Amino acid sequence: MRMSEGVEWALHCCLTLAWLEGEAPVPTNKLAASFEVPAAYLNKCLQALVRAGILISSAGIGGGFRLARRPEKISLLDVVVAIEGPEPAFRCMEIRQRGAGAGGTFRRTCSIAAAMRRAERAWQSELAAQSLADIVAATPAAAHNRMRCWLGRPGK
Amino acid sequence: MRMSEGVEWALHCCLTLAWLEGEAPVPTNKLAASFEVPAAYLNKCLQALVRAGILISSAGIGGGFRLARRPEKISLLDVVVAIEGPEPAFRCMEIRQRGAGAGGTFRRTCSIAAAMRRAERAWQSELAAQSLADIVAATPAAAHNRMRCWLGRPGK
DNA sequence: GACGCGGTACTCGGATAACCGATGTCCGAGTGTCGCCGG
DNA sequence: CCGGCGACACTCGGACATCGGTTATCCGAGTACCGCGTC
Repeated sequence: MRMSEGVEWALHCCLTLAWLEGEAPVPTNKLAASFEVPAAYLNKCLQALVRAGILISSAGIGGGFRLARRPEKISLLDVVVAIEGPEPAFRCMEIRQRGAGAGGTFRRTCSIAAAMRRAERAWQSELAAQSLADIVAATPAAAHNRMRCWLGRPGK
Repeated sequence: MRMSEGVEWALHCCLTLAWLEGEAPVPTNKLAASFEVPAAYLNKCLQALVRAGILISSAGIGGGFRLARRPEKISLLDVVVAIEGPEPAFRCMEIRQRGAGAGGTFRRTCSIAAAMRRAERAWQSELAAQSLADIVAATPAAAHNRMRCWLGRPGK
């Protein structure tokens, strides 16, 4: 099991945009250069965030991406689901009903699937409890300022 | 993010072996046929469980796999880790230290990575809390008997 | 009749292909800005 | 001097290659059982 690398990129981009809250949008090129990741593929990830309603994009000169709502209202789970999709990691194929179990009556859901689902819910709850604002608060101000300077934005 | 299909197979195989606890081992062919999955690939998964110390294999006629310890001592997490590997789903690449953050001093661990790690720990805790014996207890006896009959084992 | 031995059938185990999704790249559509031209 | 217009540069957005990993398969090594020959 491996989470897409785009999740890390998306989270860091959202963190950067949270620092610049309310200012002019940031284009893909700037974000990609600041993390040294391929711009075209990062753009693909940011598109997914737009479709999920987390970011707002604007075209043309001076365009780019900005947060669609305040950082307090964006949870880590929102970002992860936007990139990875809503489907659970464990997908019960109901192999218990094949072969030996064929024709049997299974009124209850598979106990194994239920346990896995329960674990995933715990994982989601933990991610949903953390908002982007919490991450901002936990990050030293020096990192904020360095990124602002690097993007050519004047300090507050 | 998608969990390997082998996890479901491995869990169901362990569940079957838990029903037959203390009896003769079951070969890959029987297990594969009972779930209608490719035998050769299932064997690969069972090998991983052997390496993890969950199953014990025996070669030759009448050989096969059996549990290495009592079902109470086997957690779902043990099985999942045996198949998926011990590495976490989210792997922090420290992209914050590249580009804009290059040369900076980051004494603390990345807040994003910490949050993701925390969520994964919650997931693992939930899986570790469920043992194979719990799954056995939650499964109707009819399924036990149907599988025993299908494998050609006399009822208890 | 009992023991030892060789052959056979069956099983695990690891090395080897095929397929699929994530990763990476490219080009077109759309938009805001700037400069130029006419009034 | 001021307003309108055209061209341009920049940005997003989706369509098209490439690569790694999971999925699937095969064949060799090892082992227990069975039958035969010998003592």
